[in-house]
Amino acid sequence: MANRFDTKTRILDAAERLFAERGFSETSLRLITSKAEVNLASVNYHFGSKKELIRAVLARYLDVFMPAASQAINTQRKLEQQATLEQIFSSLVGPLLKLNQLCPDGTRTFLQLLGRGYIESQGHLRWFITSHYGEHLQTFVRAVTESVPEIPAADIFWRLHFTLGTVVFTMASADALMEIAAADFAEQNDIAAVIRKVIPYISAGVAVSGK
Amino acid sequence: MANRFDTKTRILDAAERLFAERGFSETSLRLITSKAEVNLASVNYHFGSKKELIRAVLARYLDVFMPAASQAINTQRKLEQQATLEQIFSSLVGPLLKLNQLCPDGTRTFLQLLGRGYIESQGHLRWFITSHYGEHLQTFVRAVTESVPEIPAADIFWRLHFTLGTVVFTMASADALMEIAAADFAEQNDIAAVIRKVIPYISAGVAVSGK
DNA sequence: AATTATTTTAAACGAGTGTTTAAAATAATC
DNA sequence: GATTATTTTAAACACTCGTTTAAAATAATT
Repeated sequence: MANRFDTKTRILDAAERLFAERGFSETSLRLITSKAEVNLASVNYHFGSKKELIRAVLARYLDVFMPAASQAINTQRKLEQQATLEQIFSSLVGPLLKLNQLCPDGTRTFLQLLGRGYIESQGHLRWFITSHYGEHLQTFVRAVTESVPEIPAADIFWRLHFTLGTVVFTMASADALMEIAAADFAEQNDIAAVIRKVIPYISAGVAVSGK
Repeated sequence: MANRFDTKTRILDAAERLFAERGFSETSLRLITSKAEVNLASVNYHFGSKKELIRAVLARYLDVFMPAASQAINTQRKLEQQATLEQIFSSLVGPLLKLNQLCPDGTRTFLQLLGRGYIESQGHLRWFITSHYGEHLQTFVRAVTESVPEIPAADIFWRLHFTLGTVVFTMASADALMEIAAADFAEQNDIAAVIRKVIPYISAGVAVSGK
């Protein structure tokens, strides 16, 4: 079971690539199964429905990323008595890039899926994540709060959601942006480069002192 | 013509609300025409196709916002020899809030449409905007560039797109966020208040010196 | 080897999509 | 007021969608 070439895995692999590229509702089961070279009905046989397939695709990444992320943050906290925001955000880079071992281009795929999910599911994904990975999320929020103790909790709430928007939107359109950057500025970026670009931006935004 | 109650306007009004709430591909012409209380075929009669209806919905806002925005920036530039980033972003608040006169909740609707369009249209909207409102965009980008001359053009490109993500994502989930803020922090916000919160965040992010 | 359980398959189902058509209704023009 | 032009309408078209079905093929168990 869980063979790299069995039907279930072939479906997940094809689905995650297409979902990330085109979005969930724009990707038909017929397209997925034709790319995966499996029968159309096998999706409903193995996953029950398209909605459950979407969840399975997301869970395969979240189950790896979320524990790794909170563990990285805790490790960071033990190294530095008082980690900076940039250090906290940077500690997520490792777990993110490790997803490339899960699938080729796993990091980009995961972040794009996250972006698409947040935008398409109108809060449904937010509920799924907080209810399934709430403890890991709290680890992160607590680390941020401690690193900028002068910022009121309400402002941190708002700014972390601004940050979520930044990351999610950027990743959903990362392909297009990298293409434009290559054409207009002769920049050759990959997803790791985009992540490095976004960290100073979000760190400065969350930490800014102005009201 | 252009009556508030004629078929064409009723279609646009219903469409923009549904597009902003649910996205373009998730909104059927049948849903639009039933909410607008017009016949299904009238969309194709007046607009030709769904794709052209989407463009018309966006254009109705862009035609108002874009000139107002670039004019506000030019006015700002004459007041201050060297405007700060925060001043530049703030000068967009007026034109944004003025959209509420166009339609109830016009500001949020516009920003949500913009976000949906950028993500769903695979770069099609970006082309549409730059080709139709390129001069106004350049006014804005030039003002930003001049206010942070030490930032390379490529970094400005990336950070302005981060900013776009921050704003459209925040506006898309503004209702839910304001509700949470009210419950958890006893904050009573409206859209204008959220915009005031986001300006220091994006200003700090765009201006940050760290590589 | 025979029987049972699991998986795969082709075909169809019913519902929903954007679009087109041609006739009916309304408005504008002479 | 008769004749155009414009707009509205109901119906159908051709297509795609997720899902279901029941038979065929494969695997596992006894």
